[in-house]
Amino acid sequence: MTNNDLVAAIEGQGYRLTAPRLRVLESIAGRDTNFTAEEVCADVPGVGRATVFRTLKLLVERGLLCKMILHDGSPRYSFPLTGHHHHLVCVSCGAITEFQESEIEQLLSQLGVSKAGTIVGHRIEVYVVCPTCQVRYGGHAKPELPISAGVSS
Amino acid sequence: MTNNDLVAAIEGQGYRLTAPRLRVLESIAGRDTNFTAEEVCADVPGVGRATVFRTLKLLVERGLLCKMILHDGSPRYSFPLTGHHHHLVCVSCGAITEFQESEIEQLLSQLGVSKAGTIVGHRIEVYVVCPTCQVRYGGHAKPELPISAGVSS
DNA sequence: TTTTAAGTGATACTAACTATCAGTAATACG
DNA sequence: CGTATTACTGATAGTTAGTATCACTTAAAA
Ligand SMILES: [Zn+2]
Ligand SMILES: [Zn+2]
Ligand SMILES: [Zn+2]
Ligand SMILES: [Zn+2]
Repeated sequence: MTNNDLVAAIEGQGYRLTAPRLRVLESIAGRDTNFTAEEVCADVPGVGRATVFRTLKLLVERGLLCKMILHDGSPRYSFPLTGHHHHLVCVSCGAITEFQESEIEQLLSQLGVSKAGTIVGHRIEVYVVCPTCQVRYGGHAKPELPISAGVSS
Repeated sequence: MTNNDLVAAIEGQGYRLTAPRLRVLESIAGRDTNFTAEEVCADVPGVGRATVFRTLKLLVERGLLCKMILHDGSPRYSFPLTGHHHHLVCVSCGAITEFQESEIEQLLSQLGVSKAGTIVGHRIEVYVVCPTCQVRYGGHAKPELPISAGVSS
């Protein structure tokens, strides 16, 4: 995601392109790995924490930034490459791959219809040990990986 | 989930059924709505916060308790009714319905095979407005429901 | 140019934990 | 049975990822 893309998405949408916001956009533009809000904060000294969080939230709401949840529950931000998608996240190094599965989307969309109500959203994260990390650990996932109920394989 | 079920799952597994643990188990046994760790803490005065969290974590790891993530990212605990499953969570009242979709599980399990690595787990939450809340809001979901990228409908 | 609305940053606060650690309780061993 | 070992506990402090408040500043609109 380039700085221009980000700027364009903010401008002319009723949002103001202020100096602090621009600092945040410049900090994150072009990042190709996931990052935390704290990392952004550290990278824009002088810009308030609240503004960093507000800006990230704005981008997530506008669909310009993804917020995903790692296996241990901690959040990470990354730029989307495609439209509606979900993430394969490496539990070891945090590397992200996007995936799109229209069949899954189909199946999910049918779930709520009868009994459960009206679907307003969903969250899917798939946790993996990426090829790089598999090599690093001699072809095995680390044995102590916590796989708990509801987040099971 | 009855107290006996919980006690049985702790006993004889190398874990000790201590008085503080029993207090926690008694507090949560029989609950039929989701709850927070703080609610449990408040219900077992004298038992340390750490012990409450440790006990909940133990139960989650042992598969006796589900930990799900609400639409806003906050965690809730609830008892599982079935085996491997996921949740339909009402964004308005928090009511939970479980679902099992072997087709989705199938599709997910095939995702990692080629490029992404080895799947070690997944997380799926579906956010709904439940029938009760739909009635309460005159047949509409509240318009201000936040539906963000990656958690989209 | 006022007026209004949006945005800012400092500060404080919250939720949901985790780490540390001295002390206690349960179990195992001889 | 006593002692050793290990599990567990609660107090305290610290962490992460934020949100709430609010006086102040900017930017846009009238
Ligand atoms: Zn990796
Ligand atoms: Zn989807
Ligand atoms: Zn509801
Ligand atoms: Zn599943």
